[in-house]
Amino acid sequence: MPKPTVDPAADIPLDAKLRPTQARAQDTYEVVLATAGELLIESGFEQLTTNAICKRAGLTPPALYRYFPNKYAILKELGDRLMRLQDDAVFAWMEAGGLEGATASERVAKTAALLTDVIGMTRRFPGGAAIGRALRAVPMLQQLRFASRDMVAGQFGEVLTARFPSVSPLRIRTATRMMVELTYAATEMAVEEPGQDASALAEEIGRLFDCYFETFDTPL
Amino acid sequence: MPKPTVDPAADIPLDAKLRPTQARAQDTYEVVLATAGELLIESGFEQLTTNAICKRAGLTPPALYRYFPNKYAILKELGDRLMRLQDDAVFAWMEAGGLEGATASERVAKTAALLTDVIGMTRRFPGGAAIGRALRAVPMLQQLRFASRDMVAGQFGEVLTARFPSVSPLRIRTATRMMVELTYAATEMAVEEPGQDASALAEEIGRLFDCYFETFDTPL
DNA sequence: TGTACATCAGTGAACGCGCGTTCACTGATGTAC
DNA sequence: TGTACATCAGTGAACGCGCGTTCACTGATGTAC
Repeated sequence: MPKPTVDPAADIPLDAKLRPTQARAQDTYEVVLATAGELLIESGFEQLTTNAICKRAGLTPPALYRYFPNKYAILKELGDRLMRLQDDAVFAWMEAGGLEGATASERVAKTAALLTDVIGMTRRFPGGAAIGRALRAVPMLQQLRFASRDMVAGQFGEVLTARFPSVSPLRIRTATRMMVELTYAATEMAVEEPGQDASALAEEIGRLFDCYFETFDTPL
Repeated sequence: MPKPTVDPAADIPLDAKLRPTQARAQDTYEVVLATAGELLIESGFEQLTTNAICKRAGLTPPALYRYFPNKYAILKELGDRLMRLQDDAVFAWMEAGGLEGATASERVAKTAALLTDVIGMTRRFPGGAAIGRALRAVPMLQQLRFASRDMVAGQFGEVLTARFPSVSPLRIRTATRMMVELTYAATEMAVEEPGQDASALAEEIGRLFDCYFETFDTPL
């Protein structure tokens, strides 16, 4: 019988210890994050160590520890930034009436544009692919991912509830989370294989969204 | 400018060194895997170490190293087994005419049953959730995941090509991989949140599949 | 059927390395009068 | 406007720990005659 799952690191603080006040300190803070991104690109998050970051960045470890209590705090800050970027794109899409559109192809194009946008910004974000993986793999960071997903899904849910008032809240909830996870999955698929053309994928996702939400009009 | 992504561990062997021949050795091999699964449940794959496995399993390290060249080989074997299980379920579904069905609700139910099945077997597989995460996060194991995905997608593609001969190979390819990734994502979502009822999710995925493949009939 | 030998399986004990992290300190910047 | 002091920022050097892994060995199992 397996023991109950416990998070052995539940009490590890992730937030920055000190906010940098002076300009020099701000630079240090940023160079730590930028260097971590570089190292993530080169060798993935398992190889990411505080010592390696310091060496590459030309810092000594206590400088890093002045701002970050541990290496997860660095990943968390990177993850926060990446997800805020993605979330903002989704919110903008929703505000611009993401699901509205006279014709199917218009709606599909809008959704495809959103996904292309998200894929592009994730690709450009240094270490984006590895950060995405770390957000899934590290239990401590998973909460971050879930929080972002549930927030986006919640907003999305409000839009859907307004548009399809007869659909049950459970279905709305399941559907929105699924859509967000699907968006993550598609983004990761595109980002993990950089040679891949993202637009064909984005177009298919657009079709998928569109036909799926049509089923909301005709309750089974 | 980022250096080209290199896999720093490209030459690390992952296959078992020696296949156990005697019964006692077979037991050792299995107990290593079972213990690794236990530890994955308890503390995730970052905390998984060869020493911890040995201690828990009542073995000494050289006994483990007799069969596994490193800890990734253990994860690989676990991943292989989990994915073979999942793949077989999908193949069985395809052979039973997964997409066929007289009515929409019949088709939806079939797909939902597949997903429920896959979710159930992943939940029952010791450490299944953590193995899934590791397969995403560790570059070395990602290849395994991609190989499985592309194989399933390939098979699925043959079914679709036979059924929708007018659809372009690129679209088939994009669509099948997307569907497989979506299945992974849905499975992981269900497995990560054990309190969750999987059936509502499975049903929505069923609807999603069904309405999506209907668009193949009416090329845009 | 018993013995001698070869092979398989596992042990005890330790190794070097690099990890995350910290201590005591120096230098840089900001501020009050 | 200059000086004295407080605070902020970063350094040099090292720590203990546990990781993956290996060496030299003993014990268990299988096999040939």
